[in-house]
Amino acid sequence: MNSSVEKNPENSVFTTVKEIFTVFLEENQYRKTPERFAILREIYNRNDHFDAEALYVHMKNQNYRVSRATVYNTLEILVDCDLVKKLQFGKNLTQYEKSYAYKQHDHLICEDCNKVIEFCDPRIQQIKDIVSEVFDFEVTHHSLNLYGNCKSCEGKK
Amino acid sequence: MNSSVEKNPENSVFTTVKEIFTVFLEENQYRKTPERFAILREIYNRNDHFDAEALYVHMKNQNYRVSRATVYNTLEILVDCDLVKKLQFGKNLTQYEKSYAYKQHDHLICEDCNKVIEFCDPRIQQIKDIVSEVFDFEVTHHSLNLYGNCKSCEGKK
DNA sequence: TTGTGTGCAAAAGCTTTGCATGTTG
DNA sequence: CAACATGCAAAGCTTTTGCACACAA
Repeated sequence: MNSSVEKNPENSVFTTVKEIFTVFLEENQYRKTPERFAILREIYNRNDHFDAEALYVHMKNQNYRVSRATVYNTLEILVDCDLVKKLQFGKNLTQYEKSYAYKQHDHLICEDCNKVIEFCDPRIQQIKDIVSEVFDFEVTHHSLNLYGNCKSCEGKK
Repeated sequence: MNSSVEKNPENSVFTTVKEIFTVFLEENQYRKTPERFAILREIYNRNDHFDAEALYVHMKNQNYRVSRATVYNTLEILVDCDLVKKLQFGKNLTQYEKSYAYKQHDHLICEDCNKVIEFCDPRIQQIKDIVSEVFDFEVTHHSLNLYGNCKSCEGKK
């Protein structure tokens, strides 16, 4: 048994994710470039949501040599292999979050203070099942956002 | 009883919608301009989804004198008064649909052929209720999109 | 070595803004 | 007639593309 796995669960997750990504790149005959793995690492060091520009700036600040083009390109690949989820909260800005080992959840968004709360409800799975059946559809993923006001924020924007 | 209402239900809906819009404009001290009503009429003549540019072009083709700025401005007001719903299907393009007298529904999107199917499921209301309660949130609206493949489209893009 | 991936900068696409003019209240 | 809405065009922001060079296979 590898004890480092137990002592450093965060790194363990990243190791697994890196393997998944490697296999995906190989299967699809994409090249395994250092930039792609650097971006993956950055994403898995983060929590919550980010947009492409924030990721780019954050990497620049750490003196990685990457371009926006590579960030966008890599995000798309990561979405394709389900290591990253693409989110749209009604603003004209695409946000992302890591998705491996991050439990299935949906989002509750306060339109006054922009706070985002994650929640789970098993009924969403039931909806997916019944809709798949009724419309002869294969549902691969979904996006459920609830919008409103958290009563605690006092309407501050 | 007004017989024109019975003979022309479409116009009847538009009349109601126009009244709702008028009241909303008055309450918020917006001006009642012909452009705003022309845009509302155009939207309620359409079915399904459209984006701001398509609406603008369609109005130009009918020789309405409107600008993109006015289209965007009016769409925002209409969203605020719940006569129009704003949709985001994961592409970087905001879409809209009329929402008055258009039953509550969510969307099932085929990622191969881009077909969009509307569906209803009462469990979404249960989810909203329980989430509101648990997080002390007032949920005003939601967006549920299911993505996948309709088995009939044979993967044509 | 060969062709894909990259960085950079320019371009593209959607949306917003500034300004002068027009129109509502 | 005063303030707000409009048209037009320019600017703004996010995302994509073109091109020459770098580098993984």
